[in-house]
Amino acid sequence: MAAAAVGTAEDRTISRKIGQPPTRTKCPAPFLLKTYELLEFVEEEEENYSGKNKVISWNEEGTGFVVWSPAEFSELMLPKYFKHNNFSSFIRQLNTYGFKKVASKRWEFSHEKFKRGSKHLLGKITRKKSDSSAFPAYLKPSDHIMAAKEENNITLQLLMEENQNLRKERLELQMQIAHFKTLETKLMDCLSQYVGNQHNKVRRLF
Amino acid sequence: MAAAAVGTAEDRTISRKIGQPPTRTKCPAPFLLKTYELLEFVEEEEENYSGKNKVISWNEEGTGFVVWSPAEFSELMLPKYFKHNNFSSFIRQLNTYGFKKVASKRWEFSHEKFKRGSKHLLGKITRKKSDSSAFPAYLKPSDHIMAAKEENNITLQLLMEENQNLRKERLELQMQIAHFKTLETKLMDCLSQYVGNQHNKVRRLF
DNA sequence: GGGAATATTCCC
DNA sequence: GGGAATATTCCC
Repeated sequence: MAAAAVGTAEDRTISRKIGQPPTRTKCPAPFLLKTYELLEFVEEEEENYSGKNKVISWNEEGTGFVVWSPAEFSELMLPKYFKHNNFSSFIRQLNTYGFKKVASKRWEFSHEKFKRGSKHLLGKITRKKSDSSAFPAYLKPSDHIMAAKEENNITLQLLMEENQNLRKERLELQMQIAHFKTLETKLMDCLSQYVGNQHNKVRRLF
Repeated sequence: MAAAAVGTAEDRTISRKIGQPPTRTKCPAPFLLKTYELLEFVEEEEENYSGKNKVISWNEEGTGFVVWSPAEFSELMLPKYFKHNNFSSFIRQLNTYGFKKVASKRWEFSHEKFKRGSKHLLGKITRKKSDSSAFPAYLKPSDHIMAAKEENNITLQLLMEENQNLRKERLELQMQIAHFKTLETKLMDCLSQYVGNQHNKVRRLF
C-alpha cells in the first residue's frame, strides 16, 4: 500500500530546514519539489512512450504545466507523490503557493518561479500568508486589536509630546523666576540705599 | 495503493460538521472515531483468531488501550485507517486530543472520555487549544506581546502621572511668577518715590 | 479561490 | 509532550 507515498514523504527529512532567512535560496517546499519532479519524470518517460496520450506535461514554452487528464492524473500519479488522490487537494496546494490557472478550457497552471529547467527557483516560492501561520482572522492588521494598539500608540505619542512641551515650559518658567529673583535682590539692594542701609528692613515693607 | 486509507478518509464526509455548539453531542473528530473503530475491529477479530499475539487492544477494564506491538501496529494497521504508517504521528494525535500514557513499560493510553462501550462520549473529546485554532504562540497571554502591552500600559500610566505633576508644577511656577510681578511693580513704585516720580526712569536702572 | 479545521511531519 | 510548519479536507 502506501509504500510510494510514504517513501516520498520521508524524503522531506533529508534537508528541509525551518527558519532560514527567506531571502537566501532555501530548500523548496515538499509540495513544489514533488510537483516539479513529477513533471521531470513524465518528460523523461515521454521519450519512451511517445504514442500514449499525455496525462500531465509542461506547456510549450515551459512557463507552466497542463493536466491533460485530471482523472488519470488523480488516480495514477497523485498517490505516488502525495498522501491522497484528490484533484481538488492538488489544486488547493497550487493556490496556496500562488499558482494561477492560465487557461479557461484546460487545466493549465503557471507561477512566475515555476518553469521548466529552473528548479533552483523553487526555493523562492513561498506559501501565501494566512494559512494559519499568520494571524487568525480576528487579529489581522486593520482589525480592532490593531486599531486599539494604534490608538494606544497615538495616545502614547501625544502624551510624550505634551510632556516634552511641559518640561520646556517649566524650564522657561524657572528661568523667568531666576530672573525675578535677581531683579528682586537688585531692587531690594537699591531700595535699601534709600530707606536705610538694612536690606531686611526694606524686605519687611513688602 | 492508498485505497483503504482513502476509503476511510472519505467517510469523514458522511456527517462531520463544523461549528456546532461544543456543548451538544457532536460528530467526533475523525481521528477519535477511527481509533475507536480500530479497537472495535480487533476486539471482534480476536474471537476468531484467539491464538495470535495481540497487536492492540482495550485494557482489562476498558478504560484505555494498549499497543502491544508498535511495529506491527504501525506497519499493518495505521495505513488502513490513516494516511501514514508512523507510530509517532499516531502518538502526536493522541496527545493533541489529551490522551495520557498511563504505563511506563508499555504503550498504554487513556482518556477520560475514551472507554470501551462508550462510543457516544467521543463527541465530547476536544482538541487541545493552541493547535492553530487558538492564538499563535507569540500572541498568547503572558507572552511577550502581553508583556509589551502591559509595558505599554505602564508607560502610559507613568507618562500620565508625570504629565499631571508637570501641570501642577507649572501652575505653581506661574503663581510664583505672578507674585514676583506684583512684587516687582510694588518695588518699582516704591523706588520711584525715592528716585523721582517716574516709574520708567527707575525701570531703566535694572 | 481561499478561510479554516483537522492531519501529518518535523523539531525542540 | 507539545509548538509550529506543511498537507489534506471541508466548506463558503
